[in-house]
Amino acid sequence: MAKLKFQTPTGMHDILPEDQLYYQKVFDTAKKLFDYYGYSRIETPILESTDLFVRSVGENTDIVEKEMYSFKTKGGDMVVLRPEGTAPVMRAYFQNGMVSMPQPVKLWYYGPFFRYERPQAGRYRQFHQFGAEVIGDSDPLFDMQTIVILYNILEDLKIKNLIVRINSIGDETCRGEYKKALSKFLRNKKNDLCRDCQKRSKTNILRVLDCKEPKCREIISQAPQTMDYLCESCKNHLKEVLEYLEELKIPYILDPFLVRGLDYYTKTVFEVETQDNEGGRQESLAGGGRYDILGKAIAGEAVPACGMAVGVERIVQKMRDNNVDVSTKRSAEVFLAQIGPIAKKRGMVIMEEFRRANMKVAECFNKDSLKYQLAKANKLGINNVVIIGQKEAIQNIAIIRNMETGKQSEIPQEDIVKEIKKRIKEEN
RNA sequence: GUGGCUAUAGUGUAAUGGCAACACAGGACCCUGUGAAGGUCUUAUUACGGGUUCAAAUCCCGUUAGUCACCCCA
Repeated sequence: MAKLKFQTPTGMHDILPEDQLYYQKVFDTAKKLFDYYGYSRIETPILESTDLFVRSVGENTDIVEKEMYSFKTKGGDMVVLRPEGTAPVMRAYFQNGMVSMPQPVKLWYYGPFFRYERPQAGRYRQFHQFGAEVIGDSDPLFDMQTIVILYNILEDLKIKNLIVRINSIGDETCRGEYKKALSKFLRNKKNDLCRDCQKRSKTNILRVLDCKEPKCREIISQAPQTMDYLCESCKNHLKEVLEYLEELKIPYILDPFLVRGLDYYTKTVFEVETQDNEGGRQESLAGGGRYDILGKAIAGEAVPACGMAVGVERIVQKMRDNNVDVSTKRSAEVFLAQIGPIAKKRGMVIMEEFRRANMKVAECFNKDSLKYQLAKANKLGINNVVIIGQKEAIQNIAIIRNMETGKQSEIPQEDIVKEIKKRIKEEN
């Protein structure tokens, strides 16, 4: 390949016309389901104040520590390319006075997000997520509903072998108890933990549970479980969510070691993955949970809320693996061929007439050779071709050529749309 | 941040250290108002920089980029 001076930055990609089919399908499917469940779409800026994420996602999380595109504006403000969607939506909720709307407020979003990481399969620096947030209600019904919507969207997109991994990490009070217990448990085992976990046990102890190092895994398997430390209300909350899931026959596994990389979660946390037999690649396609303390971090006001987010690139990858049909292309019904400048002008006018009749037209106005234009029509598999040359333009007539039979007939220009419509109808 | 692998036309692929080849796509023409065919031509300093060698796409080193995995996540 010839050396190109410019290309996309690391981990970022052009979404080409053939890719758009997949992205469009994901968007449309999500929109359809969110509409059905009464969620309204919201768009927040790509840039947000750096502090919004530091305060909400958490200082000692990977996202904030090493994955944010953060910079200073000319005015001296610290801003970031948003790394996730929940905090901005919550910010918008407060900023736009949604507190005084009927609760809960159900919102969904779709857009690009940015994390500075080493790219790999299904993992990019600019990627797309769609997600939903239910703000202002603590009912476990909504924990369940976000999972159900998520599940339904993925199923509609023909993603197979879906499984929900779910856990509860407690609320402000009982999580504290648990952290203490875990800390106590790990205290005399510190030297056996990996280096990362030694650091984590100081800064963000829950994340030790998430470690994949075998020696850490072994220790963790003996560790106290969040489940045993849940307070009464958290326990009931989890129980209800699980009951709902069973009722709706959503396959799930209760994973006592599931914790998430963001600090704002409380109670329910979950991830959705597919269990594909080959390769063993098991990325989570989506994740979410309840975040009753996020409001306090953002606006000083506790508002119960929960939500979920889905990685579009990962979905698209799965759709490709599964050969999901995404062709929505509406092929042109008629080809407009012209020869000469006068005919070209007439062609433009006729194209508009077709558009008003809601018929799709293919053309090659940039080529003057009729030979080329017919070859193009042939390649596109279009049977009806309207030909207008110098002579026809002047006489106000047009030739209609049937590509299959090769038969041609002349008709007045004002009848073109009508005649083509008639022919297409006869063909079907 | 750590490690593995890769880099040849627009795309996909060939080439025991010895002439850079093929398919598709694109463009031009044979053929300036009529498509399925055929033919001719065209589209590459083998990512970049250095080294070994009579000779490098091929071996070695470096750079860059891509890719996969770890970490973490969507």
